[in-house]
Amino acid sequence: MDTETHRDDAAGRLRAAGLKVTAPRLAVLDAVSGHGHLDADAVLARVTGTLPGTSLQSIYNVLGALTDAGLLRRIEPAESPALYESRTGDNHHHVVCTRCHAVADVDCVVGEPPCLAPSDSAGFAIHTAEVTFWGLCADCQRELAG
Amino acid sequence: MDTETHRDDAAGRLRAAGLKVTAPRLAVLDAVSGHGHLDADAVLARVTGTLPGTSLQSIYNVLGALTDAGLLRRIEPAESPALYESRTGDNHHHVVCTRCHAVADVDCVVGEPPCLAPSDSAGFAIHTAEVTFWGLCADCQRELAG
DNA sequence: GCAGTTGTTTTGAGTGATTCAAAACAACTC
DNA sequence: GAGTTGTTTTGAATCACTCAAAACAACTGC
Repeated sequence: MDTETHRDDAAGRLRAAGLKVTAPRLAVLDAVSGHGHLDADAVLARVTGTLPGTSLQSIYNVLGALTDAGLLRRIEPAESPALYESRTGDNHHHVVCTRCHAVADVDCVVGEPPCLAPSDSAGFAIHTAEVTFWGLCADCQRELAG
Repeated sequence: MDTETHRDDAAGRLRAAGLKVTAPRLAVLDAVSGHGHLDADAVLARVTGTLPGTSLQSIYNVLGALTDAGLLRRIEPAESPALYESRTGDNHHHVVCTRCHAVADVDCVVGEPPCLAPSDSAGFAIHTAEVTFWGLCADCQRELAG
């Protein structure tokens, strides 16, 4: 294993994106990776564990930079603050719980292509289709049935 | 034409929804109807024309009440304040311009039903699918083409 | 028509999420 | 190891919206 070249780790991906490698960035990347959908406060809470003294403003700066660089994806469901996830590149969709606002990924819609093709695009040159499903998460279903 | 019964006008619809008929409500209903997608400020601007002295707070109250009553629909595209439209009942979708945030209706997606059926719903009991298309509106395409 | 009740609007203040700006600081370059 | 440039921090400000209490106006029943 080469020490410098063969790493698709966090530092390498930051460099590849033309960003300087800093402790807050590594910490944010680590905090978001594999932890679903986090808002800025939740990211700060996780980052504070490994890097105490980090400011919320820095979290916003870092999240913005990483999102612009394509290393994170930002979603903004109605009624929720912005959420960040590490799964980028595939344009997957989301299910949001109408009761507790939990969010889960939806791999893709059954009929895949149709969702990228509105019947009438009103003169818009469309490049993305974003699908948000709304429903009750498993926990809330159970609590309401209970 | 019966003066009281045969009207599906604004006052009648308010009463049918169990709401009192007030000047601000009629003005808001009128302001939103047939004027696309307006945020609270834009509604206030229109209402102020016919009903000067109306407060922004009242606009929020009214928009909330009318939305709860199903007389208006609220959408919240990422990066925009909440927008209100008068077209309710059909669950139509929207195209948003990534440059100027203009919004247009999209009657329905080509493959209709697939969009309501995610391949894996992560245990959620889904009741709505919301589709937002992102692209460049006609005006912005023209301006960028120069 | 008029008083009473209840829902609505106004006024004023407050909050949460996010952004702006300037100064202190730390990565990378040479 | 010094310089340059991009980052982070600190502190304040903004935007969209909500909360609460008091003033007010619609509908009800008489």
